[in-house]
Amino acid sequence: MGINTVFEALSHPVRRRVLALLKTGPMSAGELAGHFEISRPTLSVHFAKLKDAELVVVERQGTSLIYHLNASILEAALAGLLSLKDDDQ
Amino acid sequence: MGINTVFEALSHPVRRRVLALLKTGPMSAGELAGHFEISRPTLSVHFAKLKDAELVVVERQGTSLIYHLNASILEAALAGLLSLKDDDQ
DNA sequence: ACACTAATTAGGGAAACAACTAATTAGTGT
DNA sequence: ACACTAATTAGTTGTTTCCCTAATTAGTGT
Repeated sequence: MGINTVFEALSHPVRRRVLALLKTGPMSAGELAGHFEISRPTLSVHFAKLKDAELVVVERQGTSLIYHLNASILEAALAGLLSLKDDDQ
Repeated sequence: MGINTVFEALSHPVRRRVLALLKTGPMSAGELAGHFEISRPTLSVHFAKLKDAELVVVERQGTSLIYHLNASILEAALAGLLSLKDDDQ
């Protein structure tokens, strides 16, 4: 959905922390929720933004939804940031 | 002012474009404004957010304000993003 | 002091964000 | 079909963002 959506998704600390948790491996929504104080519905909306930015991918496993980090989009953001520096050009 | 402020500043496309313009070298507010369609006051508020995040540094030169990219904060953001990947740990 | 240019701050309005509780959807098991 | 668990969507509220125009501050030159 574009790099704008990705940077927008990265702008909230809770969402960055979700990504940090997922870097150790896939995790269900409930398992993720255990690491936060905020309500599950609020978290669910954060998940939706990460999914919208394709920073995460979801897979259903029985009644649970398992979230996976999508490293390639994270790399796209990294590349975007890097291009703001004087490395190339 | 913290990494949150930095990511928040990076979340708007205009502000990222300002940084991209500054990577080639320092530029005055007016010179920067020449590259955008939006009003100068609006741009000025964008500049203030970049300054608040310390992504840019300002220096007065006569009646002009010259904006410089602050690469070290950009690198901090880069490091923050990198830490969301599985590189280390 | 006055005019001129450069840029910011102030004020206001529409839209988006983030949080909550309540209601709904999806899947499993009896 | 019913109950139970997992998670999301709907609806509401208060806050923040972003844009504009108008007014103000800062510096230079006459």
